[in-house]
Amino acid sequence: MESGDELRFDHGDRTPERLRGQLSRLVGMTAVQTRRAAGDALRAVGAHKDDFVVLAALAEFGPASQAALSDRTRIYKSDLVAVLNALARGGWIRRAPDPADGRRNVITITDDGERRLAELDRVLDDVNEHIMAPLGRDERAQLFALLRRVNDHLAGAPERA
Amino acid sequence: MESGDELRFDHGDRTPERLRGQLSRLVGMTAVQTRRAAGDALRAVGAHKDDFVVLAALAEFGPASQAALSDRTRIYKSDLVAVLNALARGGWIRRAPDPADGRRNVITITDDGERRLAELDRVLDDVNEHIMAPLGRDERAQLFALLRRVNDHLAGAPERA
DNA sequence: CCGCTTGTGTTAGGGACACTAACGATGTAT
DNA sequence: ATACATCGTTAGTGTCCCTAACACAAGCGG
Repeated sequence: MESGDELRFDHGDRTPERLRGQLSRLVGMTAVQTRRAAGDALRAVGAHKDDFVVLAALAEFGPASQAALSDRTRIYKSDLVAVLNALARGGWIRRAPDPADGRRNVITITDDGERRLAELDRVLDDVNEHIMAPLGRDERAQLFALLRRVNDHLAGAPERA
Repeated sequence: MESGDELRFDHGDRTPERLRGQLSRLVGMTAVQTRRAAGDALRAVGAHKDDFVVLAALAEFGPASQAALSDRTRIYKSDLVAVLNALARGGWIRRAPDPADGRRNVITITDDGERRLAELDRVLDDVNEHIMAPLGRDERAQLFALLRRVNDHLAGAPERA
């Protein structure tokens, strides 16, 4: 089955020394791997990464305008259009004009959408389990914490607790 | 200067709970951040990420064919062409046909190339320092180790020591 | 020597993702 | 009323990662 060996960070004596110090490279290659793992699993059930993100936001915060959704999911409002089209086609959301504001649409998750979300949640749980398989409970928490500190810092965090 | 706040993994109460458990999302967003940090710094000196990678491989392993370079840098041979063109234009490498094998080119780093590599190395050292600024010495090592284990695992590692 | 297969460099292109620009329609403020 | 801001939408940019096809050269089996 010889897999994505291309994305292995370290190939031992074949890997230039200087590259091993580049966190950017390591995290970049790992990102592609994890993205692919999640993407493949979701594609197997006919879903896309953003489907899960949008459904999760709707389930947790209730009906929302597309602008609000974009804000909560970091999906650009321009890209959101296609995602919502697909979700509506599947019957997982309803998109109706906001009677209170003619500019907005109100996006609502349907019962089928809740079920879909549960399904995708299961799929992604498996993916996460697979990704972090080699790590123990505390190590997973450590990895999350370390990455989040780097992420916060690069996002321009003024050292918030 | 309000920066790339879009790429912050956690926006507190505005972030759906389910998304916080997705390592794929966290590592993906952080990858974009670090890639951008490195890319910006390199662009400021007229360089590209792959320039550094290729020069490093040449400096550490000596002259090589493009196929060998592709193997060592995980840059696809198709993409390598443009990188080498740019490096040759800058006078940082020489590209000559291999007298022993009419199919191959022999890529050699020049003295200017060595200097260029040293420059890019300095630039990237600063970037890495900036990226990992919030982490202590041991934490940086931990982050590297954890990510490498995930990376190795996803690359299809058969539990190699 | 002659095909056959393999390796090499090159060109072209696809697909995913993050991101920007512009625009018509609609609200809001002055 | 006039100016400005917001919303959904369409279109397009740039960057990675990756595949396909091809001409050419090398090696190998007959």
